[in-house]
Amino acid sequence: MAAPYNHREVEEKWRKIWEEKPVNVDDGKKQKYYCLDMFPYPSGNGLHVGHWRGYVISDVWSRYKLMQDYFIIHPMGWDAFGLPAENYAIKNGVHPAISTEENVNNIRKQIKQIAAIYDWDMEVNTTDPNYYKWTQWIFVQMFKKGLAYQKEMPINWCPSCKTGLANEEVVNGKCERCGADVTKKNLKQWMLKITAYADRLLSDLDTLDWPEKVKKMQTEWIGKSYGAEVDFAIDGRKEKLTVYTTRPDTLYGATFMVLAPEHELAASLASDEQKAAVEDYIYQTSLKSSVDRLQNKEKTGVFTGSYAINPMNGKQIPIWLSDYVLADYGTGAIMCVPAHDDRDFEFATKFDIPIVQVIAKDGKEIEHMTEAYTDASGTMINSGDWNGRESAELKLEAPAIIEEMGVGKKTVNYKLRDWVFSRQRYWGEPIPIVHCPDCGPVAVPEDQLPLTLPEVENYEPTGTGESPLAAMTDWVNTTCPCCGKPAKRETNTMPQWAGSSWYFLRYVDNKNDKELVSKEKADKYLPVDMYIGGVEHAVLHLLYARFWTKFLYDIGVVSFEEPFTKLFNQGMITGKNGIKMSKSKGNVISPDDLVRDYGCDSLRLYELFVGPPELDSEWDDRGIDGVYRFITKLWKLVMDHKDDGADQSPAVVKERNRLVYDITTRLENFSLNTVVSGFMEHLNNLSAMAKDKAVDTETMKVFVQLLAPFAPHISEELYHVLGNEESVFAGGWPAYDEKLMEDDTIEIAVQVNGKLRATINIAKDATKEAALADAKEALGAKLSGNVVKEIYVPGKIVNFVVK
RNA sequence: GCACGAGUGGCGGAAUUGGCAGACGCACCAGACUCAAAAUCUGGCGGGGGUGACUUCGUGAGGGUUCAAGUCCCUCCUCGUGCACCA
Repeated sequence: MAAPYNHREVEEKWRKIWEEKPVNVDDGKKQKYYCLDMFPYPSGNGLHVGHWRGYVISDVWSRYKLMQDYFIIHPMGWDAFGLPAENYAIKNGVHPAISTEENVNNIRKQIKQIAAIYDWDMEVNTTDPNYYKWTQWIFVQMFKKGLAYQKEMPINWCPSCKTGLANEEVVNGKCERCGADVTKKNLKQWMLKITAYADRLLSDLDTLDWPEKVKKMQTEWIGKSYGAEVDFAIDGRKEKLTVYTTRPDTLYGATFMVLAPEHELAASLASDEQKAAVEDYIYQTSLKSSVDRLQNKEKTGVFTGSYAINPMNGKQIPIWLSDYVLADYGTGAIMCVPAHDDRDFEFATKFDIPIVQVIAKDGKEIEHMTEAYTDASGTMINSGDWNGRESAELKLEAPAIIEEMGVGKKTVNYKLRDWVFSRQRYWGEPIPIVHCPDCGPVAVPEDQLPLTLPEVENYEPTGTGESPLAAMTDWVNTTCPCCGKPAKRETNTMPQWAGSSWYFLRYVDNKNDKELVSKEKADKYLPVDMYIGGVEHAVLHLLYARFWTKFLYDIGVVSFEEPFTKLFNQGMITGKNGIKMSKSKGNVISPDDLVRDYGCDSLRLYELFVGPPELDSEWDDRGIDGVYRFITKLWKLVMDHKDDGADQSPAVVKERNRLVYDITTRLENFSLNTVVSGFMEHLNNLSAMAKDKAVDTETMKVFVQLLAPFAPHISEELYHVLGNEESVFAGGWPAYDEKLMEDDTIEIAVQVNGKLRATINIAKDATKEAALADAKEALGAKLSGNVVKEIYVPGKIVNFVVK
């Protein structure tokens, strides 16, 4: 009897050997494959089994590609700027740099337990001045190109984090980070002009091998729409009102207009009678938080007392103010066609404004309209020259007609807003700008980067809209790099997303102090072939990283426009009842004990076995016994096996071929949970065969090779036990023969009226006559009554329909 | 409100895309080994009926298409995710 399986011994042994002699080596000839994990925030809580799963998935995929003879770029790093470290500093008085370093060391140790083939020479940390030097450098390039600019406007403000937020960071009116209700605050902010890239960010989605869900979310976030701007004259005034509409075909049905209360003409349009009401409405709206405005969908509004002229029919239409019109989309003013828009219908009904139908429904005018007819198909009515035309086609032509009439133009609009880029917090990259009273904002010269984050006594956010850095007068007061006169540093810092928008570039050249990445290395190793991480970054990180990459492409740093060719979103591992693992819920499961008790290989397999990798799974510790049994069973089979002389009978060859086929196709389909069950199934088969005679060495070798990406230690050990000298990862990926997959005879089901009554073994290409004869024989007396139909689908089924 | 997912044994989940529902595993039950337990091995394991070969019902609910439906179509329920007055 061979020694029982001792996971600690085997795993430690190979870990040492792999460290001395890495299995993933760039010989200059191999093709590269870049498999990237979304790098973690080094939290003080450490890793739980959910983080582990993502890293196991990416490592399995990397090792599979390694065995297919690619050179693998598989790096790991730290997204280490951000609020938790700063909050920890506020509470405990420990500098964020210190707590961050501790956390990084701790998590690195935990990640190393996964035994992934990470190249730790490539490690990056966004808080390292040698790293954020280049984050600042990119900002400076954007500033030079006019893509980073300052603007004073009401921005999203989190009263709990005491900082401004980007649109992407506001989820249902709440702060993405802490969940507090977001308010508006008027602040002068640094903005990045992501809208200049809206079209490219949209159209290039087509080139990506990403989950449709994520592409759709980005498409909707960018929110491109086609329509027209239309000018409405204001009765008795010089100014005109311009609106944006996607339905210029309904122009004749516009019976009123609504302006956002923030519109620049809102107050001045008020007639003497309406003045008090208008001013009150504008004031009341300004008090509302964005959550209030979102939640209360009951329409409110006030009539200004002024009228506009519908340019199509010259009719006077009243101008109203209402907070359902958004100030920062389109022109902040809309034409209202209550007959064909739900919101306008609701408003018109409430305030008793006329409703004019301009598109016929089922060829007729509706007698009593109870809801808007929003279908864009039908014949135009009540529309002057346009009567009788098809609305769908007119919708496309109308912008040109309006343009010809000189009352508007064709336009597109986006929901995407520019990126509010400054944060009134300490623990982030300082924005490398000096404000000079004479020269205005001036970039810190590139040879003076990095502009390091100074140490402060007090990290506490001020809440005034100023960063804690503002109190550091020594640091703030400087001279203008342009004219040399006294000037002040920008005291806001960059958002957490800055460092993560380009880190994948830095890995491959992380020690370069001349460039953020050399052209040579970027061309050789990038872009990322496979990117693995949670879906929570679908619009935030993934949109920002695409934007920055496109910018770096434009200024010639990289020669590709999209950073991540393929994306895989792994599901979340939750605690019992689908509750997200968190320290406060007390349901966090640490991988450390499981690794100790069952070994890395078992945990790796179990992480995959819990469920489909793309779906959320509830964690249940008990199941890991199953994969542990599988591993010890395999160990015993290989250790006890004595090859009785290379039995290569067709049955043996076929089983082996089937094994390779099953595992390879399931792996290619990313069906990693069924890969594991496939291994179990085949091991059960082999164990059953082993009772009669020894399993042949070749089959065992192939089994172990296939298992290697999933359970690397035991596979490597058994591969050597089976007499191989080199590493299992150098031995290539086993091939299968498609032709051998087809059996000459197969078992098919025999049904009567669709119910299973027998099975028969039959030649796979048997004729109908032969199949039916066999089937009848198998059924015997069970086939009684009047057979009205006989169905035979070769290779599938025989079915008799009986009356 | 709109859009997209999902719903299968006690549990996690399979099902080559319309062709033998429940692979694989957990838990559980019985047996072997043991003084005993653990570990291991063997067998069983959706519900009802039958000593039995068998039989019947069964994939959230109801209806439909088909020789055949977990899979396709219609209506509805539940859960999840995204968007949420974007004109």
